[in-house]
Formats: sequence, structure tokens, C-alpha cells
Amino acid sequence: MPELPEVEVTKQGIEPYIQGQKVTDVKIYDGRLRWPVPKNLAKILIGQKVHQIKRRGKYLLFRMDDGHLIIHLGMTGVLRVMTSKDELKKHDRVEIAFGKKLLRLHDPRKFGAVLWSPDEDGEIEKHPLIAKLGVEPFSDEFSGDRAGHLLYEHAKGRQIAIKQWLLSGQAVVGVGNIYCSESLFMAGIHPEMPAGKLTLPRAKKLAESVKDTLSRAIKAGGSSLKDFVDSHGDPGHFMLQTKAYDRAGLPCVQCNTPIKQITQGQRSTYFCSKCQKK
DNA sequence: AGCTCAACCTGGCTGC
DNA sequence: TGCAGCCAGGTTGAGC
Repeated sequence: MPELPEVEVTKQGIEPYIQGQKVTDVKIYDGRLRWPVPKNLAKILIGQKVHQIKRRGKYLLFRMDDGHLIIHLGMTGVLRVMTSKDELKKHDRVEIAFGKKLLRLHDPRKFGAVLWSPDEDGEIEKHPLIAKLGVEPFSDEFSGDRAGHLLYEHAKGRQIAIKQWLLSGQAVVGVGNIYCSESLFMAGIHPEMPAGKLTLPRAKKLAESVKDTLSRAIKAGGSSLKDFVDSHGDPGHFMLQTKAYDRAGLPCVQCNTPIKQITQGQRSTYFCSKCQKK
């Protein structure tokens, strides 16, 4: 279920158990993820301490002694703290042990990633996977008036549909397919509108909608943080109640017009043709 | 540079 | 029930 809110909640959930801990063991049950998990990951990580866990977009970055452990949850990844009493489940891919605490990556579709980046402190921003990401939605660069201006300037001149532009994460990161439909609905913007037609006032409204949608989802997820330390929690069940996403044919909550579903860039988009204008 | 699209992989649901 | 077909929360990399 990982869009930015789920990744952020995962980070907050595992941090208290992992930060400051030293890696004692690494097991790769199936390393065939998006990219192969480094075969020598155990050799690299054992003995290194986790100094800090950061989130950049949907990437989790574990600051270690000699570099960063990069983890991405892909479409179906779940990362949780467990103990050896918790049975290994089908699709558990990688396990990093910190004494009795086990950090397990469960990922049925194998679109996730576990990578090692040997780097000096602060260099991780230059990693090829990180460098081209848009700004963080909750950073200073995306606060106040700057947020609307940033979206406006980035969208200027672009022909691409605004849905696909926002989803690409080139301007602002973290807006996945669900919250993309939600944010555009909140902002009253038609998903097929060319990004370049975004006016400054609507850009400001969109920026606020993005931040509001994501922060409400994080808040909703935060209430289930306790689930992250046992094997029984069901991450994903805390997803924000949606106003547009996955509501094809159901009445718009604002005007009762049936919500439409279309495909853009191989992904489903949901919107209200009356409330959202081009 | 901007944009589109296939591809990676497994499981769950729908409809015949 | 069985099975084929379609869909799913992400992102890269090839090709125009």
C-alpha cells in the first residue's frame, strides 16, 4: 500500500526499535527484487549501526556507519519489526537482525528494492535514484506561497495531462495514484487538463490539496502504529477514506454526479466531471 | 527535453 | 470449481 503516507508511517513505526541498533545478521530469502539485493549485504551490514532513518519520497534511507541502506517498498512491500517467534511468511524477502529484533521486508510482487550506497554523510542526495526527485511536500521549499509558485513554474509549458505530471513526482514527490486522484478532486482540477494550463491561483490550491491529503493520510496511519511491532497488524487498512479514488459510478460527495474512471498512462484515474474543470 | 509505453512480478477478483 | 483474463498502491529505461 505504499504511497508517501504509508512509507512515512512505516518509518515512524520502526524508528524507535531500530535507530541506534547494530546489525547482527542479514538473511536474504529471495533477493530477486526490482534490482538484485546485493549478495554481500550481510558482509557489508553486520556490525554497522543505524544512526538515523530518513524518508525521501517513497524511499527509506538508513544512515549507517559507512553509507546508506536504501529500501523501497514498491507496490506491495511491507516492512516491520518482529521477533524470531514470528513465523516466516511466504513472500518474506529480506531480514535484517538487530539482536532479537528482526526487520523483515515482505513483498509479494517484488517491485521493492534493498540497495547499499557507500557514501559520505550527506552524499546520499546525489544517488541516481534520489537526485532527480521533486521536493518534499512537507519541506520549507513547499511551504507557504513557495509551494504554489513551485508547482506553477514547473508545470509551465508542459503538454502532459496534469494527473500524469503530478504523479511523476518531478515537481513534488510522494503523490501516488490514490492521493493523486484525491488531490485533484480536492483542488477541483480536471485530470486531463494539460499541466501547462495551471494558473497560479489553482497551483496554490493544488499545493494545499496535496499537503492536506497526504497529512490526513499520515495522521490516519499514525493511529495504527502499534501494529508495526507484531505480526498480526494489517498495514494498509488505515487508508484514508477516498472521495474519488475507486469510486467509479458512485455519486460525487459534492454534487452526486457519478464518479468517472479513465486510464491515463496505464493507471486508473477517478474524477468528477462536474466538480473538476479543465 | 518531453512524452509514451513496455516491463518487472504475484495474487485476487470477475465472469464464463 | 476451474480457468482465462483483467486489475492492482511504483518506477525505470528504451525509444520516439
